Amino acid sequence: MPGTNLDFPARLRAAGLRPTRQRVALARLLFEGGHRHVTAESLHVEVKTAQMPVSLATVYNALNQFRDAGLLREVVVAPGRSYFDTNTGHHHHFFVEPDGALHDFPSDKVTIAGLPAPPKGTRLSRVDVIVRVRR
Amino acid sequence: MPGTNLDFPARLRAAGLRPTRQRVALARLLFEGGHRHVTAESLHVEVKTAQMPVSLATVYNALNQFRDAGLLREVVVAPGRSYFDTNTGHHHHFFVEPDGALHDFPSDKVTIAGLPAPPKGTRLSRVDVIVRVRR
DNA sequence: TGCAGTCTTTAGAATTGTTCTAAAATTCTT
DNA sequence: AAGAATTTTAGAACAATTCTAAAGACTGCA
Ligand SMILES: [Mn+2]
Ligand SMILES: [Mn+2]
Ligand SMILES: [Zn+2]
Ligand SMILES: [Zn+2]
Repeated sequence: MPGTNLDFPARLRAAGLRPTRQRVALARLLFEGGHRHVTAESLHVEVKTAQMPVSLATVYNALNQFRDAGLLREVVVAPGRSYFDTNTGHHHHFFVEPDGALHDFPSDKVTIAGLPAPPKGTRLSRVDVIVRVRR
Repeated sequence: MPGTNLDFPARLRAAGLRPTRQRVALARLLFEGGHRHVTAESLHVEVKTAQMPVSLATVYNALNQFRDAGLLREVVVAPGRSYFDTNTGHHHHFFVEPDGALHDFPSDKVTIAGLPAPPKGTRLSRVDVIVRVRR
């Protein structure tokens, strides 16, 4: 992660969030390695395993706040479960159907041509491409 | 709907489903007009309004069975709610963010080039393009 | 047409993922 | 360190969906 700020308290402050013990622990898990796709439940298990117990409500709060602050993006691929993505740049996803695994792929090689104009009175917000694959 | 079979009992039988009173009523609502996007809840309200009460559990059962039989396809656009689509042909969607409205657009004018190969050991299943727009 | 066998429907309970509540704990400012 | 504001937390509440098991409906075959 070249150019990534590893001073998590500072990054949280910059995002308008108090660098609490819990938020710093979660930010470390989320942002100090490569890009990740997590669910609230998977991150909660992880933070417990790392001997840093954080309540499930706090995990949900933090994920929603991080998303609202632009630190994460939410990816909707399966009904009834939200994935949060530490990669906030332009990219798309492979979704492996039975397991629920998500893989990034860069959007810069992908060209989408011929998209119709947005319905009247609306502005484009984002184009999501989900390539569903099965084993 | 040219070429569409309006004999719902026959269509259900062809799909391997007994043409019960409830399934026929739901199929009529779903398939006798143009293409539609429904949720279990919205279809349940509709069938109640049409004076043919069907339990919510049956609406869920029927939507899942119709999907498994290829009569419907499930579209995942928002966390925590499933949309079912009577258009099972190749097409993509506009999703209007605050209201949750879905609009089809044909995929034949849209070209997606440069998609990477599926991850090792997987086969392509479907490519979903969701164009998110806001007012 | 009558039955038996199988499948379906249903109400309500259960489950799952997520949000809310309000009291206790922490963080920030001075 | 004190006071004010924010955050955390356990548990309750909620929303969408699935499950349970008993009652009802459909079908094939007499
Ligand atoms: Mn959310
Ligand atoms: Mn389902
Ligand atoms: Zn991603
Ligand atoms: Zn559609």
